[in-house]
Amino acid sequence: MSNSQDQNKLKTRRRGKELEAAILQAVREELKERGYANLTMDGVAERSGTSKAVLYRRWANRAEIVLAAIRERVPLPLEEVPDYGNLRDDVCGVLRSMNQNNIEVMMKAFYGLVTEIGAMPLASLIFPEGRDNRTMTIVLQRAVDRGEVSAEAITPRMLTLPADLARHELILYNRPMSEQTIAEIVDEVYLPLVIKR
Amino acid sequence: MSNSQDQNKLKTRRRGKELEAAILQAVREELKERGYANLTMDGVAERSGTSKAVLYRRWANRAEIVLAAIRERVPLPLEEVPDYGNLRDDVCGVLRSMNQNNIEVMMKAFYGLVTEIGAMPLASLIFPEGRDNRTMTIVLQRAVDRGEVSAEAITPRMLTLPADLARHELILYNRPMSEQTIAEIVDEVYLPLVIKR
DNA sequence: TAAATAAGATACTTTAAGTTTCTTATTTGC
DNA sequence: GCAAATAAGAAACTTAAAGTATCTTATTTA
Repeated sequence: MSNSQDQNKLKTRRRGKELEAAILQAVREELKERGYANLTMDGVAERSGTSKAVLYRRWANRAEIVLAAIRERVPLPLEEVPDYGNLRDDVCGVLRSMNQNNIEVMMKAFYGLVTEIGAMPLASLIFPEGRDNRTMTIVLQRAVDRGEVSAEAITPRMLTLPADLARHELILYNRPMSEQTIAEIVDEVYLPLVIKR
Repeated sequence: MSNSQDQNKLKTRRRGKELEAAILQAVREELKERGYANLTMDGVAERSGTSKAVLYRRWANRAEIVLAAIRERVPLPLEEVPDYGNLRDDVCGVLRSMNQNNIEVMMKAFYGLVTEIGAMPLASLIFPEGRDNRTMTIVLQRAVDRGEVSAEAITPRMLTLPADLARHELILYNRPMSEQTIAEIVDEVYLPLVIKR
């Protein structure tokens, strides 16, 4: 099944970063298949073809290993932000991209992590190095250049508003947003606030 | 310490609803002191002066008993919604009331519950019987009567928007909102969308 | 007041976290 | 190329807590 298993009895003993990467990959697979509550250290050890001792040499406990497995993936690629030629479609595109990815899986893991690492607020898990407004800055700057939006309209709140509402929706309902919801956020809330009139 | 303990060796054996209420109270106290991850059935049994068998006769597992303990409190009192004479202050009041209560404790419990009751989205825990828009309906209707808002402005999204943003804030940062945040939500986002002009 | 019911105590099983110890493969430094 | 150091892997162990089962005893109800 998982190629992380096959590699193992046949090949040589893995070490260092290679081994670590295989383990964290196994954590993500277990997370996806079984969810945080049913993820076991024995399961991770077996899937990654190693032993629990190896896991505990690197991470202090279950929460830490899951945190590491998620963090490795979090540095969201800030790939080219597509330009649809108008603010409305650009923002809809940003929200649609939030539907993608493994947001459901991630959210489930986050819940478990917040429970076990009591002190840590969700924000520091979702945004390990502070909130990233770069995408929306690009999108809004384009809109200013096109004359759709006036520069003064770009406030911190306006950089995060659509994504905040989308995230709220994803967290609450734990499923991708409908096109109708996306349209509602953009047309009924966001555009009336930022579009020049 | 907890008076749920004292009542017990001295007094008669409790039964039915009285016993149940004492148990759920003990769950809430454990939740507050130890958090969901460290709440144990033995701990609850001891604190409520009963035994685990009694707990398992009523609830199937840990998640169920915590859910019951929280639900008992959730039916938020729809007490008189205070009328400050203008929409801005009314909405600020609603958001401030969300800062109150045991939202932090509740949120922590919700995280744990979502993790264990995998299928259940947060929304069905926070709003067991659907979202309650009554408070905002009252507040907005008043604003219409005052002439601050036109009736067409009252859409479903406008009933939930300020609370959605506030909840997002509470979930993400797990601490009460600052007055500045409340003002930002109301003045920069909400009022410009609904106030007649 | 006897029978039925539910509370409370206690011991048990099982699962999984986390630890310890030992063996063996791989690397590194000479 | 070889010896010493290092890290991987296997397996047995301890502990904590969930959940179960059994028994005794208080309280209710008919």
